[in-house]
Formats: sequence, structure tokens, C-alpha cells
Amino acid sequence: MPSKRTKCSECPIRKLERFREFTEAELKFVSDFKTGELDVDAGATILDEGAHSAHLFTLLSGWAFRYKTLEDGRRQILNFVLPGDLVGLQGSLIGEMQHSVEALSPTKLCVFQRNRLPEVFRNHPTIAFDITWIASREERILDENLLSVGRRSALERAAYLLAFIYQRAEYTGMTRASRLSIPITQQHVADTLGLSTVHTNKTLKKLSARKLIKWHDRSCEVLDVDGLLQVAGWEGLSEQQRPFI
Amino acid sequence: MPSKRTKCSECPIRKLERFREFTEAELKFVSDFKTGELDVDAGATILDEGAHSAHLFTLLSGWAFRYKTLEDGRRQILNFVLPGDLVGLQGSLIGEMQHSVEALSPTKLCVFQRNRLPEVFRNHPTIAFDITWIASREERILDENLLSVGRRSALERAAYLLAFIYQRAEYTGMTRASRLSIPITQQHVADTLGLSTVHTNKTLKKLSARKLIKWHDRSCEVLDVDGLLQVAGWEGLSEQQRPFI
DNA sequence: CGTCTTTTTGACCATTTTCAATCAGTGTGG
DNA sequence: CCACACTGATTGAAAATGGTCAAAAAGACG
Repeated sequence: MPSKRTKCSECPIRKLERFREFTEAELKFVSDFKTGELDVDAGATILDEGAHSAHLFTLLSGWAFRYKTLEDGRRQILNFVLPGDLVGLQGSLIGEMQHSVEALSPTKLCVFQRNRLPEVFRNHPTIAFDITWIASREERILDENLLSVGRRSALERAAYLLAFIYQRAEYTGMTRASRLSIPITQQHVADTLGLSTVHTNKTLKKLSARKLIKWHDRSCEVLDVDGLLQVAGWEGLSEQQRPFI
Repeated sequence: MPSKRTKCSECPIRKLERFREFTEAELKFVSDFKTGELDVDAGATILDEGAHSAHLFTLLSGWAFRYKTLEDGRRQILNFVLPGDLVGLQGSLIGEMQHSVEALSPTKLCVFQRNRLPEVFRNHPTIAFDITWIASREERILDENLLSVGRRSALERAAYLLAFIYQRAEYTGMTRASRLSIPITQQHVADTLGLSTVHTNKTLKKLSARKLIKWHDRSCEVLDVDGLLQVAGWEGLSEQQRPFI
């Protein structure tokens, strides 16, 4: 449930490294395309499966996650949403959301009008290209997640997930002194890995025993990414530069 | 390994239902954008992980699949490629393929030059929009697959997969009298579901016993989609119309 | 006919789930 | 400040699901 709405300010993500700079015309358009900002509380639903939202969002700050559920309530977390990620592109393209998005922490969103998307493609091809690039990146992430859930052991999966989140957060400038606190519960981890909470707990304990992570109440502190990468048998993210809308 | 290369003819997929008709200018451009056709044998690799291919493809006929592997050889099939699907968009956007694509049957591909993709965005916004739509559809499919692998039981997963493939094939006009033969081995099914071949075999036997499918050597015949949908607890694909490039 | 791949089966083992409590931390109202 | 409720983390034991190993059967194919 959206709580507050303010006039849009300059996007903080702009500080991050980008493919390229926007042109004057693009900056002008983007600032016009934006209709405001939205503050959302932790635990609040940003978009629901089946929704026909008139909006498309960029996450400016905070954490969120995308998920789907089966009819009997089993939930699968598909991916986490970090600053710079688009939220609701699917709804803008096919009209209806086929997954839900929920905030993990208080988050700030940048709001766009979804019906102006065709205009972006018509008049701002490089921004359209960036959007497609971001959609394709989401696909790459899902490929990795599917490989992980389908073929890695519970321990490898957990190590992969935490290393993956760490690297994404690091890239977005959220880490401090090579450490990171991720605002998630073990239930979230379980629903991401496709495991039960009980087994997730036992698996995380093993990572804690190796001093790779430390679990606090409702948050996971990553202590040693390299160790996690090694347990996961994963090379890590290769991405160095990316576009931001 | 590509085997044969011929001059490009009119795309057979054109017969299928589309969002909209191409304009004269678009038809002209697409036919210029195409550089030829490619015939690939069953079992041949179309694109390899790590490849920097100069091409982007559309599958015109036949079956293929996308997959990733871990270093020790464990393989996860990410999705199947049916006529009308794009192959290698990822390579065109980020320069390098992060998954491999292999033909399941003899297939025919339509070849495009990847370096002309920016031109598509610049001069043909509606085609660019279609490409983004298709990329987003792939994401939706991956979301479903991840939900399935992460949260469905072996029997549900198998039923979901076969119903899913059936529906996609049906939409592409590959079914006959509500039946379909899918050219896959049980190893492929296992690698898609994240199961062992032995357990996959036992699971498929259960579906056979219920007369929902019939397994032939190297191919699966779907007999009763509705039955599969019911076992899977799935509503089926909602998609009715789509763009084709 | 012999070789190769794919499918099938049985026995046994490992991983993961489920169930059922318990414990720890947080916030609330009295 | 304390009792109480609530959520999230932790534990142990029993049960189920799925994996591994090994071998045989069934087709495909030259």
C-alpha cells in the first residue's frame, strides 16, 4: 500500500556508473515522463499478480522482491529488486502483471505513466534500447536462478543466492567495508531456494559455522563473499556497466 | 554446427495470428535485415555459452532448447525454442551468450545481422517494441518455470512441463487432432525439471498410467492436455496473440 | 547381427520435508 | 517495569521424496 507521494526529484541512481550519458533531450523527456515519487513501507505490496496498473516504476532506494504463488499458497520468490531495477514493465507490455512485487524495507519508487511507453520507443530509441537491455538482464538472472534451483545442492544454492545478492548490492553501492546486511527472513531465503524453512535454517547454519555469513534477526550479514562464491562453485557476476532509466 | 545456407524466403511464421500487420516499409526493412536461412541438424549446437555471434536468429521450423551447465556437467534446460522465438537476442544486447542453444530436431533458422539491431530501434520503433515484448514473454515463461521447479512436486512439474509445451506448440499450429509428439528424451525432461533420469522415468510412468501421455522412443506424445493441466494444478497459457519478427 | 542410445527396474541411500515444540527478540498495554 | 502476544529462529525425530548404483530390456541404426 503506497503511503506517500511527492514531486519527483533528481534520480539518485544517476550517480552510478552508466553505459553512456543521457542527452539533453533525453533528460528533459525522462523528467517529463516521471510523474512523481512513491514511498512504500516494508512488507507492503507494490504490485499484485493480475493488476492492470497504469504505472511503471524504477526502484530508487530500498529492497523489494518479485514472487509468484500456487493456489494452495506455496510461494516462489523469482528475484530481488534493487535500486535501478524496473518494476512493472510486464504490465506495461502485456497489460497485466503475472507476478507480485513486495517491499522488503521502506522503499522509494520513481513513477512513470505506462501508457507513454510507446512514445519512448517512437521518440527515444536509446532509452527504448536501455529498457530492452534491462529486460534481457532480468532474463539472464532468471536463467542463473533456474540453474541454481534445478541443479545445485541446498548448500550451494544458499551460498550462490547470498553471493549473488551481495554482488548486485555492491554494484549499486550498498555495501560498506565489504559487508552487507540484507533485510530478509529465512522464510524469504527458503522461498527463493525452493526449500522448506527448516532445511533452510540448517543450511544457513552451515554457512554461519564457516563464518561466511552471520544471521541477525530479520537480516543476513554477508561476511565473506569469496567464501560463498567458492561454496557455490560460481564465478560471480561479470557485469560492469549498465544503463539506468 | 550449421549445415546449409540458402537465400531467405518468405517467413512461414507469417501465417500465424499477429498483433498487427507490418507496414510496407517494415516488410521491406525486415526482408533487408534478413541475411539468409540456416538449416541445422538434430542435436547440433546453434549457439554456445560465451559465443560472440554476429547473428540473431528466428526459429522458422523445428525444435530447440536453451540450457546452462555447471562446471561438473550438471545441466539445466531453461526453456524450449519453438517457431517464432528469437534466438541469440542476449548476445546482441550484451555481446556475449550466457547460455547455449541446441536443436532437438532438424530446424530452420532465419538469420539477422546483430549489429543492425540499433538501426531497428532507431528506425522501426514498433519492431523494437515487438522485440521487447518477446523478451518480456521469455521472462514470464522463466518465472513460471522457476515457480514450477522450486515449488511443484515431481508429478506436478512433469505434468506442467508437458502441458506447457503442448500449449505453446498448439499455438504455433504444430498439434494434430489435439495430439502432439515432442521430440525429446527423458534426459531432456529430467534436465528441465531438475530431477534425475531415474525419477523422471518413474514420474512419467505415472502420467502414462493415467493415459495422459504415451512415451515413444525419443519422443513424448501428449494425449490429454486437460488431464495434465489438472494434475499440474495450472490454468494454462493465457496468451492469445503475439508479435512475430 | 552387433553396437549404441534410451528406457526401465529394483534395492538401497541421502536429502529434504513435515510435524511438533521450544526459544529468542520485539512491541504492547497495564 | 512486567505479563502477554506475536513473529521469526532453532531443534529433534519420523516420514516422504527423490537420488545413486547397477543391471537388464528395448529400440534404433548401420
